[in-house]
Amino acid sequence: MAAEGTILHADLDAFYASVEQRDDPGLRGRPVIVGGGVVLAASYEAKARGVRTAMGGYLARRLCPEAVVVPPRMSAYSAASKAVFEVFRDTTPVVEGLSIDEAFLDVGGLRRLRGSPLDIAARLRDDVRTRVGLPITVGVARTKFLAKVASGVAKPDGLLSVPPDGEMAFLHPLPVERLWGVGPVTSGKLRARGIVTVGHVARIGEAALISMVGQGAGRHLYALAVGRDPRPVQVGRRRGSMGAQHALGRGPRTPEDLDAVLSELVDRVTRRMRAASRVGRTVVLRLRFADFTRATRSHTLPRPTSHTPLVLATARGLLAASLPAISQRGVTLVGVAVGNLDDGRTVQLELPFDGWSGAELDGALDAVRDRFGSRAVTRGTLLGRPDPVAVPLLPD
DNA sequence: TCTGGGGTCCTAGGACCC
DNA sequence: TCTGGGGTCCTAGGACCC
Repeated sequence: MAAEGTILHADLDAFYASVEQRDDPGLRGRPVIVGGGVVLAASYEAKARGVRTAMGGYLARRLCPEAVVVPPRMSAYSAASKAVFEVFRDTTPVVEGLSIDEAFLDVGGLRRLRGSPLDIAARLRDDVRTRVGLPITVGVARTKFLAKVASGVAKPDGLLSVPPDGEMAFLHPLPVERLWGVGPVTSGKLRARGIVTVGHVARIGEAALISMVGQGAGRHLYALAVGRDPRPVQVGRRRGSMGAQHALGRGPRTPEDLDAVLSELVDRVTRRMRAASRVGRTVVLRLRFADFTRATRSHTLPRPTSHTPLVLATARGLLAASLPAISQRGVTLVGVAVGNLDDGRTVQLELPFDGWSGAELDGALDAVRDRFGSRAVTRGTLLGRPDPVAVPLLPD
């Protein structure tokens, strides 16, 4: 008997719409669209009528006139997400969140305690249903990619395990768009050459693929198509940038209008950064023009910050440099992001600590305390990790 | 399909350093 | 004099994901 996969991909179904149906029984069984201008989420009843995420609201209402359109309630979704992630972490400590509504879980090593991965997955679905009241689909497989494809195939409200000896039979008949990283552009390139299924991608070989889509994408797609995906489920990944953006619609915008939008965006971003105690060094201005082409301008500061006036001054400089392009081409979206994000209370150390004794480690951390003036450097995160190491400085 | 808001990763050239 | 090679950081753009 082949060893069973131990990676779960758990994905809430039509997340925003399901929260609305949970909270308003009158919406259950009916087509629900969340969001007015564009569709942020559609219930499966609406999807059955052709409504899709990111579709214009006008078209969505034409496809499904009897749909109930509700405005988004982000705080409700965020609370529901927190509750679901609690269920995830009660299932296994090895949880990697991908977005507000999906995560990878590694349940290897839990067999004795909690049963087979398939049993654990079934129980997870029950737990989310009873504790949070939402439907969730779970895919089980040996790799992240296969688990994700499995959940995609099993949606909605499903459970599917791909056995290791059945991976190719499962994967190869699927359309190339199922490959993670194949969007409209790559799909077009592949289909133009008659490559329609994942099996074709595997058969054509890595070299031919690289000549079509470039080295990085070619290697990546080939590896996925033959079932190779060694990426582990990673706990505690933090985001690398935070941003906010605002679509403007058409019509002329004065520089004063744009500056007001910019201030508002910078304020939102820096508030969120401070709330999360993050600081960043790279300020990015994102623009979209009337013809929907995009441009970015960025500037990297010498030191990380979350200080509103400093980020705003930097963003204003970038905007001023873009004013000629804006007046020429018209602007339909302004965005601000801060990247190169760092933990506000973290010092990056490079410690070749292999073979260090506990006393030597403590001595090194004492030196950090002296230099940075914190009385509460922890050494917990140092143990068992390769360098470089992020040492969190707890508040004094 | 006349298009929101929040992200990630990769590529490529130039600056700069050794 | 006119030339190596490697590494890192910064900027900009592009593709993709939910």
